[in-house]
Amino acid sequence: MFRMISNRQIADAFDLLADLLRLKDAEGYRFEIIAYQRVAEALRELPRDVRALAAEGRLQEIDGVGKAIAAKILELLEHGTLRLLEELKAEVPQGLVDVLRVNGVGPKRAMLFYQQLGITSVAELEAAAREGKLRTLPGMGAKSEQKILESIAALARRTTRARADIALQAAERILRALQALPNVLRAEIAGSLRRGRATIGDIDLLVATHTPAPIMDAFVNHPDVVRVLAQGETKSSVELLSGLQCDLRAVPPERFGTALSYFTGSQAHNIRLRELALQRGLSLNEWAFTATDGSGREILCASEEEVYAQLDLPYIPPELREDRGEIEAAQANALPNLIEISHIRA
DNA sequence: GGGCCAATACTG
DNA sequence: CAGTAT
DNA sequence: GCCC
Repeated sequence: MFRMISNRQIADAFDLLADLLRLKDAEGYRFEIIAYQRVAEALRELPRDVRALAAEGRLQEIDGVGKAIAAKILELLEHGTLRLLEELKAEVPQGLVDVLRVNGVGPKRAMLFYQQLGITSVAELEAAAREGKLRTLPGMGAKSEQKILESIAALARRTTRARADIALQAAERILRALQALPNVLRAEIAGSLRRGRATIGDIDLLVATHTPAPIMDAFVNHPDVVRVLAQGETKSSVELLSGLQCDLRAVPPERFGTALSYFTGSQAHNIRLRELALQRGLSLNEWAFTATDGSGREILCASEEEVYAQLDLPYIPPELREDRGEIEAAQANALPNLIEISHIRA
């Protein structure tokens, strides 16, 4: 019947497709790229074998799968390859996909490096950077070149995502230091760590304060920090001893709810919330709800409960915020009860 | 057919 | 302003 | 690309 090919492998194929299109023409294929990435994500989360679903002719029941993508999945199941993918590989060197993983390198620069210097791999990129060749290119300078070298080094240090328990320890050390600072009204972990994911890519922290500058300063000078990736008034980014990246955002307390919601994600969950907001004539971002009627009227939320209430939803716990049906469940008032430690009897 | 989520920081 | 990242 |  179908080939032995896992959901994961099919997802990887769609991710590769998205990356190659990004290199070819990111803007022109903007929505196709998003569509392929969405499906890759959906396939990885899918609890069933895609082959079974395909055999039943129900591929289009998968979120984000329409006629064209269903056909591509079938093609993969039958032949193990995609014509479109093979054609793209012939146009764009596959090694450039790895180059895209380097911080500071997007599709424009990856293609620039390829066309001007013949770079088709991270190793070649590193060599060129060491020889000072990158800074000679338009839009590049010594600082960008240095950043690329450091990104490659960081990439080598940490190839896999961190286990949540490890990341949590690292996060709490920073969090305690922040909470001890004057004028820090609240400090919380956000991101995938707060959502309780098993592995996390980076640590997201959020503080409520009226005076962000000294807090950002203390953050980047924390003893666990080995490198400052960026420092600004409202957000900073560092690399910790563990090799983990840690981002800190500061917001005024009256906006803490929208900010915490925003930075807790997931991205897919956020997009759903913003769509709900738009349906109510409101635009939602990390700072506030803003009326779309041009009045500029803002609705501030100090707590997440207020954010969900504004959207006529019950509070959705972070662990459920993956756009895996929790919005619909909340609207039907049918959210599952999460098991908490306090509910478990010895 | 036409829309598809939003805003900010940094570098050159 | 363009490109990248978050 | 998908979806309304």
